[in-house]
Amino acid sequence: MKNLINRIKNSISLSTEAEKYIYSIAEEKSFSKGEILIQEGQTVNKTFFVIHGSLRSFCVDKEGKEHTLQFAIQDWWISDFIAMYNHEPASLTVECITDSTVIEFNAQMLAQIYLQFPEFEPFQRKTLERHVVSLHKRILNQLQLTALERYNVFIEQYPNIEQHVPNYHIASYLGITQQSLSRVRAEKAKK
Amino acid sequence: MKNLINRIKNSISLSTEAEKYIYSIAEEKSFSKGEILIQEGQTVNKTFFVIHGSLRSFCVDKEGKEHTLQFAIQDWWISDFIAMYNHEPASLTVECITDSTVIEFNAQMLAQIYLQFPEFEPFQRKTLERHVVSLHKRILNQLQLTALERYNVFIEQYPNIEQHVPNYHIASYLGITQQSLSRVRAEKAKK
DNA sequence: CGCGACGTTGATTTGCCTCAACGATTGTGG
DNA sequence: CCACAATCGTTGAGGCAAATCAACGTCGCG
Repeated sequence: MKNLINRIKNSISLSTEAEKYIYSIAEEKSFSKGEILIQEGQTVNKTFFVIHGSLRSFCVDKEGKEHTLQFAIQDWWISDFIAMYNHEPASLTVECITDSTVIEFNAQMLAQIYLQFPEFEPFQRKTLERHVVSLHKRILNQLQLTALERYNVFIEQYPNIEQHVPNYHIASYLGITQQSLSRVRAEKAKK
Repeated sequence: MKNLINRIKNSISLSTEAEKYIYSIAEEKSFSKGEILIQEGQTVNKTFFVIHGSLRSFCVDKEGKEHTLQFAIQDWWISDFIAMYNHEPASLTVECITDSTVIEFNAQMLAQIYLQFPEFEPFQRKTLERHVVSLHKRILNQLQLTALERYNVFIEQYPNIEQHVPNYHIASYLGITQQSLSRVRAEKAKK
C-alpha cells in the first residue's frame, strides 16, 4: 500500500483526510496463479493496483483464441477499462499470471474521490495521459514493426517479465502465434 | 467555437470567467487540404479541436511508409499527444486531408486552465477516459480481426469519411497496403 | 510414474506484400 | 479547349512472413 501512497505523493500533496479515504476504499488482497479477478460478462466495479506479481487482461475471440490487451506488474493499474469507463459488462478477463498482491479499489468509491478530494484530479489526469501515450506507442509499433522488432521492444519495456509469464501470452500480446514467437526467438538467439 | 462550448457545458457547468478564458487561449483557424499543422521533429505546443473538415496524424517509418494513427473529424481533438504529454519533439505529423476549420489551443495555456479553473478537470478526465477506451478497442480489433473485418468496423465508426479521405490513408490506418484494401473492398462489393 | 503444461520444430497453406502495369479522374498550362 | 501530367484506385503475378496442422521433447507435479 505504501507504494501507491508514495506514488501519489510524488505527484500531488495529499491531505491526511484524503489518505484516510484511500485506505477506506482500498483493500490489499493476494491472488494465486490462475485466479480470475474480473470475469468476462460481469459488471466491472473494481480496479487493481499491483503491489507485486503479474497479471494480464485479455479477450477471447469467436474462434476461442485469447488476445492479451495488457500485462500489469508492480505499480501498474489493471482492470477492464472499456467496461469500467463505459459502465457496461466486461468484454475482458483479468487473470493472475503469477501469485500476486494487489490493492483492490471499488470503482464507484474511487469515482467519488474526485468529488470529495479534487486534489486527486491532476494525479488521475496524468495517469490517464501516460496511459494514452503508451497506447499510442503500442498502436504505432503494431503498424510499423515486424514481429521480431515488436518482440524486442516488448522485452525492453517489460524486462524480466519473460521469465515469469508463458511465451504464448507474450505472443498473444504481440499479435502472433506461439509458434511464430518461438521461431522469432530462435532466429534472434542465433545472431 | 460554439460546438466546443456546448460540448463542455454538456459535461460541466461553465462560469462566465472560464468561458472567457477559453476564448482567450483559443483561436479559430482554417487550413486547406494538404497543409501541415504539426511537423515531425518540432516542439508541440498546440492541440486542435475540429469544427469541420478532416485531418489525420501519422508517422513515417524507416522505409518511408506512412502509418496513420488517428483521423479527426467534427468534434474530435487531434495533436501529437505522445509529444505533448511527454514534452518531447513530435514523432508524428498532423495533416489536413480536406479543407478544415479548427480551434487551435496553445498547449501550455491549456495546461494552465486546470489551475485557474479546476472545474475543467472532470471534463478533461472524461475526455481522456473515452480516448483510452477507443484506443483499447482499436488494439483489440487489430489483434483479433481480419483486414476485411477491420475495414467494416472502420466504416461503421467513421461513416461518410471514406468519401472524403483517400483509400490509401484508410489502408495505412488499418495496417494494410492500398492494394490489399482495394481487393478487400472488391471482395466485399461482390457479396 | 504418468499426466498435463509448455516450448519447439517440420510441412503445408494462406493472407498480405511487393512490384508492375494500366484505367479513370482531375487539374493545369499552352 | 485540349494535351499532358499527376493523383488515385484497380488488377495481375509472384514471393514471403506468419498461420495452421501436427508431432515431439522436456519439465514439473500430483
